[in-house]
Amino acid sequence: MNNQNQKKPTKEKIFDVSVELFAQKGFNAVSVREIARKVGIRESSIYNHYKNKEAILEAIMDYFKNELSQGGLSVNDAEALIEQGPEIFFELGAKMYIEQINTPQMEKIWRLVSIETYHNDKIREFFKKEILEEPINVWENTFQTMIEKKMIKPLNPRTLAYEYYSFAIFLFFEYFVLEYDKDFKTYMDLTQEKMAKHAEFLLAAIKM
Amino acid sequence: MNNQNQKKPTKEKIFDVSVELFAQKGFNAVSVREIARKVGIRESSIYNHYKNKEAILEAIMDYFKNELSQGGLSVNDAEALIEQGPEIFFELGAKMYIEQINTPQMEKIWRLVSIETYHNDKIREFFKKEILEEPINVWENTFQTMIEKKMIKPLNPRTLAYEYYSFAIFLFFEYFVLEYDKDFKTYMDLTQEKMAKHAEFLLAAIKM
DNA sequence: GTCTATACTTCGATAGAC
DNA sequence: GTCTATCGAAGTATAGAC
Repeated sequence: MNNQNQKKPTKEKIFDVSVELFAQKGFNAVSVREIARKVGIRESSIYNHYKNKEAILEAIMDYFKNELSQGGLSVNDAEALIEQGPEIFFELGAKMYIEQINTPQMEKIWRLVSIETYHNDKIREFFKKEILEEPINVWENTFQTMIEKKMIKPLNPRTLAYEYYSFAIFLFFEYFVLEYDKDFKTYMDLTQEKMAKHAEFLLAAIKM
Repeated sequence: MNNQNQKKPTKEKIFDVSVELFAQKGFNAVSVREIARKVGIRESSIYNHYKNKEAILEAIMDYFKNELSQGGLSVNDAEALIEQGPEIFFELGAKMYIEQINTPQMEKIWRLVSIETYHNDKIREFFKKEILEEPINVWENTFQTMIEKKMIKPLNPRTLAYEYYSFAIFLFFEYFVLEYDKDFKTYMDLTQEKMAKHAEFLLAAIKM
């Protein structure tokens, strides 16, 4: 059925199965026995590859952070893009948001992050810093630049950043926590549409 | 220290201690032994009052639902209030949101709901229906009425409902999941302020 | 209603043979 | 690197004496 799977190193198999199960049931609800069973080895063999269960989660988070840091826009790129006008910039913002969830693997890890954000200190701190605060700062700068270029009204740029970005967090929460069982493709299309409408609304309110 | 506590029936003590611990650590992370220890009885005695651990959670959720249904505005009240102008109505909306978290007990249960919304099917369905969908519908009707009364621009009322209300969900998530350790009073004040700013921004964008 | 005692299960993790 | 075997800890829940 999936002969690619047979050749994978055991460590990688453990990783993949863990992502799958953690995203589905949550970290605590998955036992080392269950992971081992699905990989096709005995539970004790897990410990030849990972120090303990927590270490598997850490490996997943390291992978996640690394993948996320690949994407994103440099400050210079952003500056240049703002010149093109706010409409294009928002379109791109939505696209970037979507692109960070662009593989089945990453989708599952996003889900895992969502449902373990409270229960795990490291995930929560990561979420606060990298998913909330850092993007808010970037958007604040962006709005500041737009104001300086007299593209939009001179409102508080931090307020604008929250007005724009909190909606993305809401959509994120709505899907990954409340509606995860729905079809992913459908969600992506809907999200893109909702985010576009939101940007359109916001822009109409602040454009000069 | 708290002599009121000594007289309380054991069932009530179990309830209170469970709320406290579940909100602090999450349902799964709390053992029946731990609840019993804190109440001052043996673990087996718990089962004289509640069928099992799950039944304690169900009792807490029943209490929560009942408390929430006490608040809220009747449709008639709302109609009358809209007449006073959108500013006053938004102010009231924010106050209602805050008032549903107005006791330490309710605050803890809100927290519990937040962190268990994924892990527990019943809580998730409750959240989806009562905390998200129902209020969105109410706000959609409210905006529809405002449009009919020519108080605001004739935009899509459902879009407006999401523009307004998703921010409340975001604030909710931000506090109860990401920032729970902060002082409650401070949070309440900050939230009220943020929600007011948001309403002000939205209103400026849609007022006729 | 609470106690002691205990049954039963599942968990994460380790030791040592192959 | 995988296996068998096993440990200790912790969990929910029940039975029966008081």
